[in-house]
Amino acid sequence: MARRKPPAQHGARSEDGQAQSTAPPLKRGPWTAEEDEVLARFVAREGEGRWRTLPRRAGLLRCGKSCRLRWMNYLRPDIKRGPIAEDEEDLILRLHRVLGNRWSLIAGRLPGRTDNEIKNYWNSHLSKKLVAQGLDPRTHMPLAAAPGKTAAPTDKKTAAPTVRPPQPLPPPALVLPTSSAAGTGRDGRDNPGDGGNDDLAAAMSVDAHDFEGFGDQLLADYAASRGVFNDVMGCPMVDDDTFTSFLDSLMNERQLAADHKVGAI
DNA sequence: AACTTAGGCAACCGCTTTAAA
DNA sequence: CTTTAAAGCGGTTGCCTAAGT
Repeated sequence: MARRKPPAQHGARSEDGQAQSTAPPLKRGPWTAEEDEVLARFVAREGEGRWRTLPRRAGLLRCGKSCRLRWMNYLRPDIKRGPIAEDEEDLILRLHRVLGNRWSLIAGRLPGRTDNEIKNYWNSHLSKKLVAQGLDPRTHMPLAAAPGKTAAPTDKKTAAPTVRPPQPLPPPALVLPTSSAAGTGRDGRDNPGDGGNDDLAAAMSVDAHDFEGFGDQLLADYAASRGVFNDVMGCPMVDDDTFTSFLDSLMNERQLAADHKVGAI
C-alpha cells in the first residue's frame, strides 16, 4: 500500500536536507514495481550499504535514504508478510513494556518484522488496546492513577496518532552497567531474523537515573532470581548475558508464570 | 448513491551517532 | 582533535480504503 503525496519536487534537497543546486529532481512518493525491481536486483548483486551512492549506481532517481527504507521495510527477502500473529502481538507488548519505543530493538526480536511495521501496529492497534484495558500505553501502568489522563484521542485529525501523556516522561530505559558496547549508539541495529540478542543487549545504554522505567522491576526481579544484587542506586548489576536471558525469559513468560506461579507483569 | 469519517500504513523528516578523513 | 559523510532510528505525515451516515 504505497501512499504518499505525489512527488513534491519542491526544491531539490539532499537526503540530509541540504540544498542541492543542479542535481536531477529526486522522485518521491510511492515506489513503482519497476523501481522495486531495479533496487532489489541491485542490492542482490552489490549487497547492502553505501546507500547514499546507491541510487546513482543503480540508476534510480531516489535519495539513498528512500532506497534504504524501501529495502529494509519492503524488499528484503526475509520480510514476513501478513497480519501480526497473536503470539507476536503478545511479544511486542512484553518487549514494549521493557524497552519502550525502541522499535528497532523490538523488531530484532520478531524475525521478519520491521521496526516500521511494529511501530505502525503499535500506534494503530496495541496502544488503543491498552487504553481500552485502562492502561497507559507508554508505561503499561493503570491510567486511573494519572488524573487527567483519561480517554484516548479518537480523532486523529485533531490528535497525535501516538497516545502520549500530557507531560512526557523519559522512556523506560534498562541499563547494562558492564556492557562492552554500551552506548555505542543506534547503528547496532538488530538484523531482524537473527534474534538480535547481542546487539540488543549491547544497544542498551547505561544510566542509573534512567532506571526508573517499567521494565526495571522485571529485570530487577529476574536479576535477583539469578543471584544478582542491586548497586547503591538500586540498579541490578547485570551483564549482557543476564540481560539477554532476561529478554529470552520474556518470550517465554507464560511458561515462566506457570513455573513460578507469577501473574502477568 | 454520495458523502464523511476513521483507520492503516508506506514513506518522509529531522535528529543522533559513528566512522573515516 | 575537528569536521564531514554515512547510516540508522523514532516520530510524523498524508494518501487510500473501508465503514458509517
